[in-house]
Amino acid sequence: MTRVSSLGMRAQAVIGRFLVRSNRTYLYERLVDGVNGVDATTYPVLSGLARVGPASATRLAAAIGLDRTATTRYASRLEAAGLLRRVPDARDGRATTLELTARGEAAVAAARRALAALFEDVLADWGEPEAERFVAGLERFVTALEQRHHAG
Amino acid sequence: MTRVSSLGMRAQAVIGRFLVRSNRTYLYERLVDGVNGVDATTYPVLSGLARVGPASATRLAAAIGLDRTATTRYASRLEAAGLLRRVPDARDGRATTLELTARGEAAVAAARRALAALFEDVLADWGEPEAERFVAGLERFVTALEQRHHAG
DNA sequence: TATTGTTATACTCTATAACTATA
DNA sequence: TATAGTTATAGAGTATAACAATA
Repeated sequence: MTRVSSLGMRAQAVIGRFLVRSNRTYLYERLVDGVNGVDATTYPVLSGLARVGPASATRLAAAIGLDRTATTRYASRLEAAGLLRRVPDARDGRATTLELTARGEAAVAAARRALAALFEDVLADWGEPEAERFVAGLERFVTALEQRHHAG
Repeated sequence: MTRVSSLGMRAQAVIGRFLVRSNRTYLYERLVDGVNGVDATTYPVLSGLARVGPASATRLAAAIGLDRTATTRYASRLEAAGLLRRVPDARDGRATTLELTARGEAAVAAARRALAALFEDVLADWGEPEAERFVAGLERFVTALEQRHHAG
Protein backbone atom coordinates (compact mmCIF):
# COMPACT_ATOMS: atom_id res chain seq x y z
CA MET A 1 0.00 0.00 0.00
CA THR A 2 1.15 3.51 -0.75
CA ARG A 3 0.64 6.50 1.49
CA VAL A 4 -2.32 7.55 -0.61
CA SER A 5 -5.36 5.55 0.35
CA SER A 6 -8.18 4.74 -2.00
CA LEU A 7 -10.34 7.25 -0.14
CA GLY A 8 -7.96 10.05 -1.06
CA MET A 9 -7.99 8.82 -4.64
CA ARG A 10 -11.76 8.71 -4.69
CA ALA A 11 -11.87 12.23 -3.30
CA GLN A 12 -9.50 13.61 -5.92
CA ALA A 13 -11.43 11.85 -8.68
CA VAL A 14 -14.80 13.24 -7.70
CA ILE A 15 -13.47 16.72 -6.96
CA GLY A 16 -11.69 16.64 -10.29
CA ARG A 17 -15.04 15.97 -11.93
CA PHE A 18 -16.61 18.76 -9.94
CA LEU A 19 -13.96 21.26 -10.97
CA VAL A 20 -13.96 20.60 -14.70
CA ARG A 21 -14.65 23.63 -16.74
CA SER A 22 -18.03 22.56 -18.04
CA ASN A 23 -19.33 22.05 -14.52
CA ARG A 24 -18.03 25.37 -13.23
CA THR A 25 -19.47 27.12 -16.25
CA TYR A 26 -22.81 25.44 -15.66
CA LEU A 27 -22.91 26.55 -12.04
CA TYR A 28 -21.93 30.11 -12.90
CA GLU A 29 -24.59 30.27 -15.58
CA ARG A 30 -27.22 29.13 -13.13
CA LEU A 31 -25.89 31.59 -10.63
CA VAL A 32 -26.09 34.74 -12.71
CA ASP A 33 -28.92 33.74 -15.00
CA GLY A 34 -31.52 36.46 -14.91
CA VAL A 35 -29.54 38.64 -12.53
CA ASN A 36 -29.13 41.88 -14.42
CA GLY A 37 -25.72 43.49 -14.75
CA VAL A 38 -23.85 40.54 -13.30
CA ASP A 39 -21.81 37.89 -15.07
CA ALA A 40 -19.33 35.22 -14.12
CA THR A 41 -16.55 37.80 -14.09
CA THR A 42 -18.19 40.42 -11.90
CA TYR A 43 -20.07 38.06 -9.61
CA PRO A 44 -17.08 37.30 -7.38
CA VAL A 45 -16.71 41.02 -6.69
CA LEU A 46 -20.38 41.42 -5.90
CA SER A 47 -20.54 38.30 -3.80
CA GLY A 48 -17.29 39.05 -2.01
CA LEU A 49 -18.54 42.48 -1.08
CA ALA A 50 -21.69 40.95 0.34
CA ARG A 51 -19.57 38.52 2.35
CA VAL A 52 -17.05 40.95 3.84
CA GLY A 53 -19.22 44.04 3.93
CA PRO A 54 -18.17 47.52 2.75
CA ALA A 55 -14.47 47.45 2.00
CA SER A 56 -11.72 49.10 0.01
CA ALA A 57 -10.77 47.64 -3.36
CA THR A 58 -7.46 46.46 -1.93
CA ARG A 59 -9.07 44.60 0.94
CA LEU A 60 -11.83 43.14 -1.22
CA ALA A 61 -9.25 41.99 -3.77
CA ALA A 62 -7.42 40.01 -1.10
CA ALA A 63 -10.68 38.46 0.07
CA ILE A 64 -11.67 37.19 -3.36
CA GLY A 65 -8.23 36.20 -4.61
CA LEU A 66 -8.12 38.73 -7.40
CA ASP A 67 -5.75 41.55 -8.22
CA ARG A 68 -6.83 44.99 -6.98
CA THR A 69 -6.62 46.41 -10.49
CA ALA A 70 -9.07 43.83 -11.76
CA THR A 71 -11.22 44.33 -8.70
CA THR A 72 -11.52 48.07 -9.21
CA ARG A 73 -12.33 47.60 -12.89
CA TYR A 74 -15.07 45.07 -12.22
CA ALA A 75 -16.34 47.30 -9.45
CA SER A 76 -16.71 50.04 -12.04
CA ARG A 77 -18.90 47.78 -14.15
CA LEU A 78 -21.06 46.96 -11.18
CA GLU A 79 -21.21 50.64 -10.31
CA ALA A 80 -22.35 51.43 -13.85
CA ALA A 81 -25.04 48.79 -13.44
CA GLY A 82 -26.15 50.45 -10.21
CA LEU A 83 -25.24 47.51 -8.02
CA LEU A 84 -22.54 49.13 -5.93
CA ARG A 85 -21.40 52.62 -5.06
CA ARG A 86 -18.10 54.21 -4.19
CA VAL A 87 -17.94 56.39 -1.10
CA PRO A 88 -14.85 58.33 -0.11
CA ASP A 89 -13.26 57.30 3.17
CA ALA A 90 -13.61 60.23 5.56
CA ARG A 91 -10.56 59.24 7.59
CA ASP A 92 -8.21 58.54 4.68
CA GLY A 93 -8.29 60.76 1.64
CA ARG A 94 -6.66 58.09 -0.50
CA ALA A 95 -9.17 55.39 0.23
CA THR A 96 -12.54 54.64 -1.31
CA THR A 97 -15.06 52.29 0.22
CA LEU A 98 -17.04 49.99 -2.03
CA GLU A 99 -20.51 49.10 -0.84
CA LEU A 100 -23.53 47.42 -2.31
CA THR A 101 -26.59 49.41 -3.22
CA ALA A 102 -30.01 48.05 -2.38
CA ARG A 103 -30.19 46.68 -5.90
CA GLY A 104 -26.79 45.11 -5.43
CA GLU A 105 -27.96 43.38 -2.27
CA ALA A 106 -31.02 42.17 -4.12
CA ALA A 107 -28.90 40.86 -6.99
CA VAL A 108 -26.68 38.87 -4.63
CA ALA A 109 -29.69 37.47 -2.84
CA ALA A 110 -31.29 36.44 -6.12
CA ALA A 111 -28.13 34.75 -7.36
CA ARG A 112 -27.70 32.88 -4.10
CA ARG A 113 -31.30 31.78 -4.10
CA ALA A 114 -30.93 30.44 -7.64
CA LEU A 115 -27.90 28.38 -6.70
CA ALA A 116 -29.46 27.26 -3.43
CA ALA A 117 -32.55 26.09 -5.30
CA LEU A 118 -30.39 23.99 -7.59
CA PHE A 119 -28.62 22.30 -4.70
CA GLU A 120 -31.85 21.92 -2.81
CA ASP A 121 -33.20 20.14 -5.83
CA VAL A 122 -30.17 17.87 -6.03
CA LEU A 123 -30.49 16.98 -2.35
CA ALA A 124 -34.26 16.59 -2.48
CA ASP A 125 -34.27 12.82 -2.66
CA TRP A 126 -31.66 12.36 0.05
CA GLY A 127 -32.72 11.51 3.53
CA GLU A 128 -32.83 14.65 5.62
CA PRO A 129 -30.16 13.61 8.14
CA GLU A 130 -28.01 12.37 5.27
CA ALA A 131 -28.24 15.68 3.41
CA GLU A 132 -27.58 17.57 6.61
CA ARG A 133 -24.52 15.45 7.38
CA PHE A 134 -23.22 15.93 3.86
CA VAL A 135 -23.52 19.71 3.90
CA ALA A 136 -21.91 19.84 7.33
CA GLY A 137 -19.12 17.67 5.97
CA LEU A 138 -18.66 20.04 3.06
CA GLU A 139 -18.39 22.97 5.42
CA ARG A 140 -15.78 21.19 7.47
CA PHE A 141 -13.88 20.05 4.40
CA VAL A 142 -13.79 23.43 2.69
CA THR A 143 -12.80 25.18 5.90
CA ALA A 144 -9.90 22.79 6.39
CA LEU A 145 -8.83 23.31 2.80
CA GLU A 146 -8.91 27.08 3.23
CA GLN A 147 -6.78 26.83 6.33
CA ARG A 148 -4.19 24.73 4.56
CA HIS A 149 -4.18 27.23 1.74
CA HIS A 150 -3.73 30.26 3.96
CA ALA A 151 -1.09 28.51 5.99
CA GLY A 152 0.89 28.27 2.76
CA MET B 1 -40.43 30.00 4.65
CA THR B 2 -39.43 30.31 1.06
CA ARG B 3 -38.92 27.37 -1.24
CA VAL B 4 -35.22 27.59 -0.61
CA SER B 5 -34.39 25.93 2.66
CA SER B 6 -31.49 26.89 4.84
CA LEU B 7 -29.76 23.68 3.81
CA GLY B 8 -29.74 24.79 0.18
CA MET B 9 -28.45 28.16 1.29
CA ARG B 10 -25.72 26.56 3.34
CA ALA B 11 -24.77 24.38 0.39
CA GLN B 12 -24.53 27.32 -2.00
CA ALA B 13 -22.48 29.28 0.53
CA VAL B 14 -19.92 26.58 1.09
CA ILE B 15 -19.70 25.62 -2.57
CA GLY B 16 -19.29 29.29 -3.39
CA ARG B 17 -16.29 29.36 -1.06
CA PHE B 18 -14.95 26.21 -2.65
CA LEU B 19 -15.20 27.62 -6.16
CA VAL B 20 -13.55 30.99 -5.53
CA ARG B 21 -10.62 31.63 -7.73
CA SER B 22 -7.98 31.49 -5.02
CA ASN B 23 -9.10 28.02 -3.99
CA ARG B 24 -9.22 26.66 -7.52
CA THR B 25 -5.80 28.10 -8.23
CA TYR B 26 -4.44 26.52 -5.07
CA LEU B 27 -5.76 23.11 -6.01
CA TYR B 28 -4.45 23.34 -9.55
CA GLU B 29 -1.04 24.37 -8.27
CA ARG B 30 -0.93 21.40 -5.96
CA LEU B 31 -2.11 19.21 -8.79
CA VAL B 32 0.53 20.04 -11.36
CA ASP B 33 3.35 20.95 -9.00
CA GLY B 34 6.38 18.93 -10.01
CA VAL B 35 4.66 17.26 -12.94
CA ASN B 36 6.81 18.16 -15.90
CA GLY B 37 5.26 19.61 -19.04
CA VAL B 38 1.82 20.06 -17.48
CA ASP B 39 0.15 23.20 -16.21
CA ALA B 40 -3.32 24.28 -15.19
CA THR B 41 -4.18 24.87 -18.85
CA THR B 42 -3.05 21.57 -20.29
CA TYR B 43 -3.96 19.39 -17.33
CA PRO B 44 -7.65 19.12 -18.25
CA VAL B 45 -6.68 17.74 -21.65
CA LEU B 46 -4.28 15.23 -20.14
CA SER B 47 -6.67 14.21 -17.41
CA GLY B 48 -9.64 14.06 -19.73
CA LEU B 49 -7.77 11.78 -22.07
CA ALA B 50 -6.92 9.50 -19.16
CA ARG B 51 -10.59 9.45 -18.17
CA VAL B 52 -12.16 8.76 -21.55
CA GLY B 53 -9.30 6.83 -23.15
CA PRO B 54 -7.91 7.41 -26.66
CA ALA B 55 -10.19 9.83 -28.47
CA SER B 56 -10.37 12.38 -31.26
CA ALA B 57 -9.88 16.03 -30.43
CA THR B 58 -13.54 16.71 -31.12
CA ARG B 59 -14.74 14.02 -28.73
CA LEU B 60 -12.22 14.91 -26.06
CA ALA B 61 -13.20 18.57 -26.33
CA ALA B 62 -16.82 17.71 -25.61
CA ALA B 63 -15.79 15.60 -22.63
CA ILE B 64 -13.78 18.34 -20.98
CA GLY B 65 -16.00 21.27 -21.87
CA LEU B 66 -13.47 23.01 -24.05
CA ASP B 67 -13.49 24.10 -27.65
CA ARG B 68 -11.91 21.63 -30.09
CA THR B 69 -9.55 24.31 -31.37
CA ALA B 70 -8.19 24.89 -27.88
CA THR B 71 -8.09 21.16 -27.27
CA THR B 72 -5.99 20.46 -30.33
CA ARG B 73 -3.59 23.29 -29.46
CA TYR B 74 -3.09 22.12 -25.89
CA ALA B 75 -2.71 18.59 -27.21
CA SER B 76 0.15 19.87 -29.34
CA ARG B 77 1.88 21.20 -26.24
CA LEU B 78 1.48 17.90 -24.47
CA GLU B 79 2.70 16.14 -27.58
CA ALA B 80 5.79 18.35 -27.63
CA ALA B 81 6.36 17.43 -23.99
CA GLY B 82 6.13 13.75 -24.93
CA LEU B 83 2.99 13.13 -22.88
CA LEU B 84 0.62 12.21 -25.68
CA ARG B 85 0.85 11.10 -29.28
CA ARG B 86 -1.31 11.50 -32.34
CA VAL B 87 -2.16 8.43 -34.34
CA PRO B 88 -4.10 8.55 -37.60
CA ASP B 89 -7.47 6.85 -37.56
CA ALA B 90 -7.30 3.89 -39.95
CA ARG B 91 -11.03 3.93 -40.63
CA ASP B 92 -11.45 7.68 -41.16
CA GLY B 93 -8.79 9.60 -43.02
CA ARG B 94 -9.93 12.87 -41.50
CA ALA B 95 -9.65 11.78 -37.92
CA THR B 96 -6.69 11.63 -35.57
CA THR B 97 -6.73 9.76 -32.29
CA LEU B 98 -5.07 11.32 -29.28
CA GLU B 99 -3.62 8.91 -26.76
CA LEU B 100 -1.37 9.17 -23.74
CA THR B 101 2.20 7.96 -23.89
CA ALA B 102 3.62 6.00 -20.99
CA ARG B 103 5.06 9.23 -19.67
CA GLY B 104 1.67 10.85 -20.05
CA GLU B 105 0.06 8.10 -18.01
CA ALA B 106 2.75 8.53 -15.38
CA ALA B 107 2.21 12.30 -15.29
CA VAL B 108 -1.53 11.88 -14.74
CA ALA B 109 -0.91 9.32 -12.02
CA ALA B 110 1.55 11.63 -10.27
CA ALA B 111 -0.81 14.59 -10.41
CA ARG B 112 -3.67 12.52 -9.06
CA ARG B 113 -1.53 11.14 -6.26
CA ALA B 114 -0.53 14.67 -5.27
CA LEU B 115 -4.13 15.81 -5.05
CA ALA B 116 -5.21 12.62 -3.31
CA ALA B 117 -2.50 13.13 -0.71
CA LEU B 118 -3.81 16.61 0.00
CA PHE B 119 -7.36 15.40 0.50
CA GLU B 120 -6.16 12.44 2.49
CA ASP B 121 -4.39 14.89 4.74
CA VAL B 122 -7.50 17.03 5.11
CA LEU B 123 -9.59 13.98 6.01
CA ALA B 124 -6.95 12.50 8.30
CA ASP B 125 -8.53 13.66 11.54
CA TRP B 126 -12.05 12.64 10.56
CA GLY B 127 -13.47 9.43 11.82
CA GLU B 128 -13.09 6.78 9.16
CA PRO B 129 -16.80 6.10 8.64
CA GLU B 130 -17.42 9.83 8.59
CA ALA B 131 -14.79 10.42 5.91
CA GLU B 132 -16.10 7.49 3.92
CA ARG B 133 -19.67 8.75 4.14
CA PHE B 134 -18.58 12.21 3.08
CA VAL B 135 -16.70 11.04 0.00
CA ALA B 136 -19.59 8.79 -0.96
CA GLY B 137 -21.88 11.78 -0.54
CA LEU B 138 -19.65 13.85 -2.79
CA GLU B 139 -19.77 11.18 -5.45
CA ARG B 140 -23.52 11.06 -5.29
CA PHE B 141 -23.82 14.84 -5.30
CA VAL B 142 -21.47 15.46 -8.22
CA THR B 143 -23.07 12.69 -10.25
CA ALA B 144 -26.50 14.19 -9.73
CA LEU B 145 -25.18 17.60 -10.69
CA GLU B 146 -23.65 16.22 -13.88
CA GLN B 147 -26.92 14.57 -14.81
CA ARG B 148 -28.82 17.81 -14.35
CA HIS B 149 -26.25 19.57 -16.46
CA HIS B 150 -26.36 17.08 -19.30
CA ALA B 151 -30.12 16.98 -19.20
CA GLY B 152 -30.02 20.66 -20.06
C1' DT C 1 -22.24 19.06 -48.70
C1' DA C 2 -20.68 17.89 -44.03
C1' DT C 3 -17.04 16.86 -40.84
C1' DT C 4 -12.04 16.53 -38.93
C1' DG C 5 -8.05 18.75 -37.72
C1' DT C 6 -5.73 22.75 -37.75
C1' DT C 7 -4.34 27.69 -38.04
C1' DA C 8 -5.58 32.77 -38.11
C1' DT C 9 -7.87 36.11 -35.76
C1' DA C 10 -10.26 38.66 -32.20
C1' DC C 11 -11.95 39.17 -27.59
C1' DT C 12 -11.80 38.70 -22.64
C1' DC C 13 -9.57 38.09 -18.36
C1' DT C 14 -5.91 39.23 -15.47
C1' DA C 15 -1.39 40.61 -13.88
C1' DT C 16 2.60 44.01 -13.99
C1' DA C 17 3.96 48.65 -14.68
C1' DA C 18 3.08 53.40 -14.50
C1' DC C 19 0.57 57.57 -12.82
C1' DT C 20 -1.84 60.70 -9.45
C1' DA C 21 -3.26 61.97 -4.96
C1' DT C 22 -2.85 61.58 -0.17
C1' DA C 23 -0.57 59.83 4.28
C1' DT D 1 8.76 57.48 1.02
C1' DA D 2 4.84 54.51 1.06
C1' DT D 3 0.09 53.40 0.03
C1' DA D 4 -4.78 53.86 -2.26
C1' DG D 5 -7.07 54.01 -6.44
C1' DT D 6 -6.89 53.96 -11.10
C1' DT D 7 -5.46 53.49 -16.00
C1' DA D 8 -2.09 51.68 -19.63
C1' DT D 9 -0.10 47.84 -21.29
C1' DA D 10 1.10 43.08 -22.17
C1' DG D 11 0.47 38.07 -21.86
C1' DA D 12 -2.46 34.09 -21.70
C1' DG D 13 -6.69 31.54 -22.49
C1' DT D 14 -10.43 30.64 -25.44
C1' DA D 15 -13.92 31.19 -28.91
C1' DT D 16 -15.33 32.24 -33.86
C1' DA D 17 -13.96 32.25 -38.60
C1' DA D 18 -11.42 30.33 -42.24
C1' DC D 19 -8.95 26.67 -44.61
C1' DA D 20 -7.40 22.05 -46.44
C1' DA D 21 -8.31 17.17 -46.60
C1' DT D 22 -11.46 13.48 -46.46
C1' DA D 23 -16.25 11.33 -45.99
